[in-house]
Amino acid sequence: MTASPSTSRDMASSRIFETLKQDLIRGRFAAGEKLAISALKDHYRVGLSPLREALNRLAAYGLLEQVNQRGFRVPAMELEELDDIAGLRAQLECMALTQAFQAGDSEWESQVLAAHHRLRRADEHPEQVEEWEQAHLRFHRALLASCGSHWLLRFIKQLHDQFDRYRRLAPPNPAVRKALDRQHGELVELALSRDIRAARALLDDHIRLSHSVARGCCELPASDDDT
Amino acid sequence: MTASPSTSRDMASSRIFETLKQDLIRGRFAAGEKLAISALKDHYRVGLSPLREALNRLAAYGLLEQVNQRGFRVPAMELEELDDIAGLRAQLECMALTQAFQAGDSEWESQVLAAHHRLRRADEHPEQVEEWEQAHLRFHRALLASCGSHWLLRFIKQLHDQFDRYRRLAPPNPAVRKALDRQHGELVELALSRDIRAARALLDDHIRLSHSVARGCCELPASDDDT
DNA sequence: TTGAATGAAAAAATCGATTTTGTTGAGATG
DNA sequence: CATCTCAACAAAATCGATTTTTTCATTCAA
Repeated sequence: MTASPSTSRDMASSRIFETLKQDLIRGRFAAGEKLAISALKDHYRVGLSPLREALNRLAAYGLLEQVNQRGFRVPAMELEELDDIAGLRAQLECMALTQAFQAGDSEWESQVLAAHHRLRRADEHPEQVEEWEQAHLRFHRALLASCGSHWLLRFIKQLHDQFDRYRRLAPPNPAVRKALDRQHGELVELALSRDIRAARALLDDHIRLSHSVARGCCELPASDDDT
Repeated sequence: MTASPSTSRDMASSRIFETLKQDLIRGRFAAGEKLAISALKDHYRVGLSPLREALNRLAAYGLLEQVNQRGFRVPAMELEELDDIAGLRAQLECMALTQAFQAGDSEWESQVLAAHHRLRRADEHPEQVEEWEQAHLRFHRALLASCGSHWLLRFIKQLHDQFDRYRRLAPPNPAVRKALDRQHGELVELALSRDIRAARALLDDHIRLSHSVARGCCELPASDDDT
């Protein structure tokens, strides 16, 4: 929606990269599953070369694993790794939040407010899950955008994508969702008043809550089946 | 050397990935330079497909930039980005160091000592730069290895590679090198005595010193020439 | 009965050729 | 004289086919 309307159409390998990335995060493939390249080729209607380039990029990003001469597989999901991701995410995001509060100008405030507004709007249409997911990602990004560290934002994005892989396994929970949404609003207020200490505590809670929900769905982990 | 002798030879795309990665970190390409794919193909004696897969992985890793329909280019080097990389590196490594000290067992201590020994040995052969570079990377990795966070180590590695791109521009400076080497030894001692506070301060100094050296060579940045 | 050897079948990796897209410069146009 | 158009060219991206490697069912020997 904010994206420019017809900037320049991407090449096939970029399109298939984005599509596959979303499908991996949405959990359309089983954890540990081996990806049959020719099946992907048929399913997504792309050639081998763009597909393989996308798979290579996804492997470098950490959403796939590449085994020497035996193709690509979806990484296993382990409770231990979820804890790692969530813990690190909390630390890095709190770090970025502090810097964002210190460096944020009025333009940043505007973007945070705008992103929050879009998030609330997206909340009104529960059937459009992907719209909300995108708005949610963008809200968190807007909140930290002014931190001034390109690399920190990059890692946070990467961790968020990894985290979502786990979070998306959990069934929708209206009560939790409501609590998380209230926190979003409170984060906006704390951003405007530049209350770093309170905001850090709240963001940490926010991630901790998401973490515990995702954790509940990971308790009975799938076996290490292949194929 | 520690690597297994004949585990299983990698496929061409993995080999060209590692080779290109090293060449990028060593600064064999000019910052901002556009990579001519067919020239690379001839130079490294590989086919198009393995080469393109390697380029895609490097782009996802952040050592290359991919522009829509016009190939790959080496990222520009900017003082601002070096500051970002070094600052974040200091924060993340101090974070990992703390956790490593808390979780490290005697096996970790042994590995740190071993890595430090190899580093000192490599120091005796100033002509073999790459040996020392590898030993140096492994020492820092060993120091943080027991932190328990797979993702934190991953990001630190990535930042270290980025940092080295800048550091390698600087001409050798024996005095600085000596100071940095003394710090390595002190870090080992502090690791054995689990003095977290002193070690954090020292590691921060260590990175800050490297940073300022690299910074000196970045002052007069190259223009944005192409081709 | 077990376990190593074998050889088709399947899958991954790679290659060479084709298609698509971007770039450049000469000539036309205002 | 500046700008625009449009071939011809160069480079990137993609495709289809080939080569290499793994997998797995089967056979043969201990």
